[in-house]
Amino acid sequence: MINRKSTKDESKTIEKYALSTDLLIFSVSRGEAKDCRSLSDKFFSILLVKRTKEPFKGMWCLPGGFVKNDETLDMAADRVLTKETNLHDIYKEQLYTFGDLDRDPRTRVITTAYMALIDKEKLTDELSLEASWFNISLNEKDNLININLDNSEEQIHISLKRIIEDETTNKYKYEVVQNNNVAFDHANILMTGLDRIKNKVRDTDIVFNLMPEYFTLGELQQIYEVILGKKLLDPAFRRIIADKVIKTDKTIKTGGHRPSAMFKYKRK
Amino acid sequence: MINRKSTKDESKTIEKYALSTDLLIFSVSRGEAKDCRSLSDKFFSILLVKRTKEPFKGMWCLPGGFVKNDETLDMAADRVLTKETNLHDIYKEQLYTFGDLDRDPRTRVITTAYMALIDKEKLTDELSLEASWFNISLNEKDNLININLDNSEEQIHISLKRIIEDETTNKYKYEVVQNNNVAFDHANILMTGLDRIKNKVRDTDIVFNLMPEYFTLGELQQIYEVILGKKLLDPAFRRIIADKVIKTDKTIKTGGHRPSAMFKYKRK
DNA sequence: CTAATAGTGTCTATTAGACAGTATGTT
DNA sequence: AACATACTGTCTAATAGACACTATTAG
Repeated sequence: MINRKSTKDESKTIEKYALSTDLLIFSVSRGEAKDCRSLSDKFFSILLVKRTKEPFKGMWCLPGGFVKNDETLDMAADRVLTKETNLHDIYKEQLYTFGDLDRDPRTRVITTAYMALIDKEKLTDELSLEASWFNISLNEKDNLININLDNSEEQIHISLKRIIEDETTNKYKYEVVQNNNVAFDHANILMTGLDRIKNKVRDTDIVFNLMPEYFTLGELQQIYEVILGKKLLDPAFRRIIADKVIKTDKTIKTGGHRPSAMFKYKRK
Repeated sequence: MINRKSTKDESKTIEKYALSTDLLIFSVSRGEAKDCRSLSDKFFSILLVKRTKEPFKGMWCLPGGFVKNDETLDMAADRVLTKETNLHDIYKEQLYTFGDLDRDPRTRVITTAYMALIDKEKLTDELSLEASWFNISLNEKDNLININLDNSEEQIHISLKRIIEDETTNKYKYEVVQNNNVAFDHANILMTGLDRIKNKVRDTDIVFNLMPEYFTLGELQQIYEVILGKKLLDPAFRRIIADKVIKTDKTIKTGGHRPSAMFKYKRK
């Protein structure tokens, strides 16, 4: 017999901790078109905030905030999301809770990270002064992940090693190899989110949260490609999404080529 | 311009909260064989603990405990897991963090739930007095979920309504319709875990954490069937798991039929 | 004409589902 | 022989990958 005590030992005084929520706010940025005939490049992008105080002053971090005592975690995440974007009814999901001992050098802070996806065209208000969109480019080779973040003024480079935690499932953790400009453990949180969305893109309709109401299949395919990090074949792509979209009457002429039909997301 | 303030307002005093971890410890129980020729029925089962104190005194809950100030969340989960099972190196994964305002009637407690899978045959020590394995039977029709938990002395019945939170992904929440014997929001946590494992069974090797070192394909198939809640066709099942297992020399005679080969999990 | 993207047809390879059948033990 | 499970062969249906082709616009 191993232990006869009650599972939760409620006799001792209970330690209390600061709780925060940090948000991975993802979107898609349109780059420059090479010439008038080309489609613009697309980038998967994330909203980061420049820290104005120590610790990590001047470095970039995820938008976040402490959980208030009249708020659920979801409500706290929504508050931060609305504060940063001034948008409501945005897709978000809880990502993971990070509770390492020294993730904040001041005091112990446990953070529940959320991931949100927005259509950047819905943004009407300017960003706050310290916030900025960074284009993400990601490549991985032999479990070494390189992330480049670019907001056209600054370039951040992060290297992470993917460490397999369990062989039966695809459970990883990440070891930061190089990171000079992302505060706290937020590089780790970012990578957790990038893996999550990559998996969800394959077997859910999550990408449509990044799309405007009307879009072309070419644009949609670009988003899939930029998140999955590989080219897709047109016929295969169109087969797969055929029953997820509705063709509309609208067409769009984007350059020196056949105009394309605009589609809408077909909700179930 | 929406808000120029720093994202984390660090000037105010920060609220602090009690943090706990609750564990879904899953395993497989062997039921009675109908006759000497049949294989024993298998049940997917979970370890619950009877509460000895108010609130919810006498009701069943998940094993859990408060996070200590020198522990990460993972460490706290491991501590609870070892306390309940006396086992080490058990598969576990973080499930979700529940932070509703009134989930504990005493004071606000945020809990990070973990899910662990064990091979019950590895258990050598007796359970603690208040702990007991409950066989799970689950059925769902028209988004109404019925869960029956049975430890051969008590039967617990839970009904939950599955509420679709988002159409693009398969994101649900659950509304408890009926629950007379599971404490706190643990019925909700249980259902979150059941959905998680069902999804993981399809596209990972997670089930092997429930298996002993040597097993027959019939037994393995039973586990898949009991978790997925449906019968599988033999040839299709064997095709899918063919490259996940290694055939060994061992065979086993379990009754009035052809003896079956024993297999091992083939790690990648 | 060319360049660029839009969009389709079709062949093939792979995978999933279904069912029938054989194998080998106990009672 | 009857039964229960172990295990295999094979047909078919559905899906994924690959490539070739046509369509339509601007310049």
